[in-house]
Amino acid sequence: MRYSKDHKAETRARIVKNAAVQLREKGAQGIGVADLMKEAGLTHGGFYAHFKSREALMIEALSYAMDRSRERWKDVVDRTPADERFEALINYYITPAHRDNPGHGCTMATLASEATREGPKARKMFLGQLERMIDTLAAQLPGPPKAAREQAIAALATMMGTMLMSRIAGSGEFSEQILDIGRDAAIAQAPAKKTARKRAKAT
Amino acid sequence: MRYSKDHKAETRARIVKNAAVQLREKGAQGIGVADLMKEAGLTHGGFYAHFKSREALMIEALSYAMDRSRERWKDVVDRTPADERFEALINYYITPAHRDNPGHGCTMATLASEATREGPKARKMFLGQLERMIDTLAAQLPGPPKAAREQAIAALATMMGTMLMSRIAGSGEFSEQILDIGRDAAIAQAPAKKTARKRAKAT
DNA sequence: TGTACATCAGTGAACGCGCGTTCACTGATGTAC
DNA sequence: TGTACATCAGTGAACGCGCGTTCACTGATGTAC
Repeated sequence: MRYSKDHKAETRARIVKNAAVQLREKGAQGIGVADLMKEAGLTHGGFYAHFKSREALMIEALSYAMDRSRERWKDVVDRTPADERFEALINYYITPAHRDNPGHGCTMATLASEATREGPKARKMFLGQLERMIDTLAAQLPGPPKAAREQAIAALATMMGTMLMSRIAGSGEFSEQILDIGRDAAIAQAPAKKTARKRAKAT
Repeated sequence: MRYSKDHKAETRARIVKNAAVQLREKGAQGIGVADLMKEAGLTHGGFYAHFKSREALMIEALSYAMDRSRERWKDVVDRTPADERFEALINYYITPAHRDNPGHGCTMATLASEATREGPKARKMFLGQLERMIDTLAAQLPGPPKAAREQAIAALATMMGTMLMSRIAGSGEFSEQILDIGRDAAIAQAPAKKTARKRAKAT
């Protein structure tokens, strides 16, 4: 080894990590190889010593981005009591900060529509990640797995649609309203609990 | 006039109409000026006799696409009894055909995330169209306008998120399941009616 | 410990290609007489 | 009615630019002795 044992691996990881932010921020086709390398403090020529093609980096970077997002979901889960986890994830997802910061936010909401136009590799990767998101969300819901999964799918659709709409709306009052409404609607996908359950018993 | 009175206007309309399909199908940046002109049976050189720039056509074509979509929503409304209109619009929106045919489908679901990265003109256009979609959907709901509007926003978010997710899922069983779940969840945004209302009275 | 050598991560010029845009030109059509 | 002319929608070559990719080279570092 010429350089420290994993010097090259570190550089590669840095490129991926930076690309994960930039690609979400500027779009899957919105930033070039040269600028992605500059973000990592390198020149463009070295790119192909690390990746087979721009597309290969794109898939790896977005995959990385979604893996990290799911890790953060698990952090939220870990610090939240079991019966509040589903709601906590939705509250973590639907925020003005998330809306304003796609570079560190949900890749699915930001790039899924573009992914449907990319090659089959990207498409499959997104599909796999979507299934994992559903599983993670469903795991926070009580009741039979099938019902939990259905509620998770409905909530996720509402969450992503809410993010999409709020981003179109920008950052004014209307956008905040969309977030508030979408949050409530997503949470309402879960079977009513606590107060609602108490009420049910009372009836 | 050299040619028939509105020959040029017809050509222009043809370019816009074809672009409206192609841009939704291939993405806002996914098709070039030369190919857009070829779709209209012309060569690329004449483009600038009709439009100031590619971006100008893009905005006009996507605006046109959304206007037409809203017209079709109104067709659905016109042929549906008042108390079934909200549900009818959702059933019209969430279908496998819509999922498989973005070129003739909802521009907001297909291109909104890209629109957030376009210039301020495109962004404002999308925002205006989003408000009109909300108004149209809200107008089909009973009850006070404010509540109707909130239900419309929640339903729209669910509808768009469902379309997004089902497109990632492709066209298999999983994708159909997403459509079915999303459809039910969107419809459930409206105040319960008929059977549900009867049950409420019975309680 | 010091020196010559080998390695290879990274550099930057260059290539080919596609795209948005420009522009001189064409030729079909309407108008003037 | 027929002919010369004017118009202008559309043509296609050309330009400039940016981008993905290639490649010969560099120079910092580790290894051999």
